[in-house]
Amino acid sequence: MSEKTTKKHHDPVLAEARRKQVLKAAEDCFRRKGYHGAGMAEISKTAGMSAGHIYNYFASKEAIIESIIQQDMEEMFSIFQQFEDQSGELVKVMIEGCDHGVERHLNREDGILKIEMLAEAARNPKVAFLLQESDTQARTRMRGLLVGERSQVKDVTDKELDARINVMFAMFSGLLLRRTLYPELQKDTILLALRPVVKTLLTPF
Amino acid sequence: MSEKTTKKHHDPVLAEARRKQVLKAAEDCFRRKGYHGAGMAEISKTAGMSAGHIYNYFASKEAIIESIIQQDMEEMFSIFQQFEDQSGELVKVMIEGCDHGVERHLNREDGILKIEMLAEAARNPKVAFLLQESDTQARTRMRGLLVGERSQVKDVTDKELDARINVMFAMFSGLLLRRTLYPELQKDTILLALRPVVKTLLTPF
Amino acid sequence: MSEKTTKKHHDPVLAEARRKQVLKAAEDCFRRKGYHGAGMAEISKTAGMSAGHIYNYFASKEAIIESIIQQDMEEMFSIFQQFEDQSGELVKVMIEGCDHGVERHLNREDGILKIEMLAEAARNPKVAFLLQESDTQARTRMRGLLVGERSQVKDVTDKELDARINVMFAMFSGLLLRRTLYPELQKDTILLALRPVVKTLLTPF
Amino acid sequence: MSEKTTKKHHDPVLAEARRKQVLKAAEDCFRRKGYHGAGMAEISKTAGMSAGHIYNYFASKEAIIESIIQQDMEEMFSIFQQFEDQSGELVKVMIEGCDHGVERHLNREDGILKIEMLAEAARNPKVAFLLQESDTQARTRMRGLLVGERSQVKDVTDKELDARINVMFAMFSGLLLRRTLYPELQKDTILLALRPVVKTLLTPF
DNA sequence: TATGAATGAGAGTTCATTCAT
DNA sequence: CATGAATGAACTCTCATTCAT
Repeated sequence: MSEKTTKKHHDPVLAEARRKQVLKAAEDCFRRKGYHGAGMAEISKTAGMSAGHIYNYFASKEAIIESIIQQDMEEMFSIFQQFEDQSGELVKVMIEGCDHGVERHLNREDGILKIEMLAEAARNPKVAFLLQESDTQARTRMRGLLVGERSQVKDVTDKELDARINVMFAMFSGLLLRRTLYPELQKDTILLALRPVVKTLLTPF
Repeated sequence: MSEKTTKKHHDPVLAEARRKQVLKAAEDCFRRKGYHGAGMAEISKTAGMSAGHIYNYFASKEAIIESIIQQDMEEMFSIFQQFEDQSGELVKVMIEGCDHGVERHLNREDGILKIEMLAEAARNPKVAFLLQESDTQARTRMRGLLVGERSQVKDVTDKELDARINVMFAMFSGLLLRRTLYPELQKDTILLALRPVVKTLLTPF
Repeated sequence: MSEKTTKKHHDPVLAEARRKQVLKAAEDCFRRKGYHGAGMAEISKTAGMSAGHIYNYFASKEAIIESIIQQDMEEMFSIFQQFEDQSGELVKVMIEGCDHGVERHLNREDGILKIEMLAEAARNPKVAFLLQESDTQARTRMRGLLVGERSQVKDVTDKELDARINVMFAMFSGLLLRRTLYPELQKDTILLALRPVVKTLLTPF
Repeated sequence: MSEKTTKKHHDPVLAEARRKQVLKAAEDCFRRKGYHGAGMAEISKTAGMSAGHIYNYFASKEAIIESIIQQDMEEMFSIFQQFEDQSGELVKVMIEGCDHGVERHLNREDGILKIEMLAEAARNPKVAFLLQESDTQARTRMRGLLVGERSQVKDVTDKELDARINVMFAMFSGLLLRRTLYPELQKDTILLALRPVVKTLLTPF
């Protein structure tokens, strides 16, 4: 976790701002052109700084996408946090949460970015590791919710729990692909069938 | 629809055989290394012909993946055909079909190939068009099944039908990603929760 | 000795010719600009082929200088071979050989090339290894001559033998530097003092 | 002779101290990594000042190595001074001096630094000029010793004198290379053969 | 039909140097 | 005097594509 992460910067505030600048630009470019389609030249232009300068903040292009993945992970954590903080029966809370969930996952550009990460995982073991680690954490948090007091499925077997979690995750991440495959698809349409499915997954079969 | 698809070949039978050879080799390579990870040199070696010769059958590397997508579409059709040919209540038929469906979609290499196609769609409009066309056809076939005599949901509104189809497609295509994110995941685990969900999607809410 | 030495070439004769072409061009460029001063662009232009094509024959720029070193080694071997093949008292043979030896070592451009190799050895362990290996072989051959029947010092201790060899080698390789430091220096001038020294080194003290 | 050597500094004493600081740091770095291997960043860190600030004292990286060479020249002078100050027969004095001489010239890092300078001379005329000037001065001092009262060769021809000097210089500078080519070589081994050679060079043939 | 030698544009990256502060 | 953020040109190397044979 400390191989060559950062060189010391005199002004950490500026440094952090610049890192953000680069990450934002890279996200934009990767979304538009894909990881391989976007060159450092384009990223640097988008970020408003020279290509060489980016290397003062990131060791490589690879390090940039790794950073984006980690950022992604942190966003995901905050979403779970919200669920954990909310009171009330889990089924109810999550069905209400579907609205935000679908919105997030139907966003076409987020989908593209996620696909790029997954594609990169096929060749880059570190990217694969980060994505897997992120997924493991997400499953763990989800399991925490499902075995909590407020859950109706807190007594099912571990294997069934795993099944429920994986199907739910498959469904949501599958949504990321749908806008690419079917751009006209609307959020409220999806919700019509998605909510019953979520209910199925959160109550005993 | 035929801009530069084929040049005239002296022996059309041999030509078609060679095209197949290339497509198969390219599929293999893309699965193993991804679209950008696999070079023309590797593809040509796998196909057992020179790199230069491939350009007698395909205008570019892009044209190869476009062809693979079209081929993929045809495979998908044959799967729907099977469902359509089978008799019995749709719910039962499809729940039994889940087994094959999960197997197909959990395969890690198929997942990689599909992800590569989707990633390419972000920058190549023709790829996007082909994938969307393929998806549209798949949804049409699926709708045909759901409004047929054997279906329990043949009377729901068009919008709800669309919802059910999209959620089901999201779930299955989402499975393609799971092996990359969670390599230890087993088919029988998934089926535990997937079958109830499929049932939910094929019966009135 | 076989990591990535050569890819298979259809026409080994052409391939060897191209390799020679590149080596010759690289030698020229390194001599004129030094290893770091000469870019692949310049080398390729000098060789009369594209930069990219060079990589069909050499894995890297490093591999090129390594090849030059090995070539150098082989030249050196053939020189020792000449001494070994010649009959007569060793002192006499070698003092006569001084003429060629000085000529070879006073050549300014050869000196520059050798200096570049030595400079590179300071940062590149493989280069260092090759040069050391070459030197070891040279010392071994030299020792072979010095302990032969025709030698007047065949009975000195190993350590003294080593001393004699190293001083002789130091002197000759030192000549490589002199033309850079003193361009007007002439061969016949050097020989005036060099021959007595060689005689000293080949006869008992 | 002062084209861009120094800009005006407010405090010339401090300025000179800073220059020394940089030269010392650069020498260290060049010794360890070579001229091209050591970056301005590393030099500035070693010198304990910012990279930018170095440019207040030196016009370029080249200017630094030029300065180091000049400094080197001065060291060399002081060594000749020692010989000139010493009394006694020259042969005896110098043979005793061999000990120090070999020590100095067998040092691997000194060798690297000198090689870097020579390599740089191939592309930088100013460096070449400085080194040649330095060598000319050294030969002049040496000639002074050889034609002095204490010398046994004070009556030989100018040409022979030149020969003797050049062979001696070749031999010693050649020693600089030997540690790179044969790291195990020991000082006392070398001395075994070097002293007889020095004697040969300082006495009539 | 088939080859693979050859190209060349463009990739990611490094680093001496500049300059606003 | 001193900094280090920022630049940009040049570097080595890759690879889809072309073409003489």
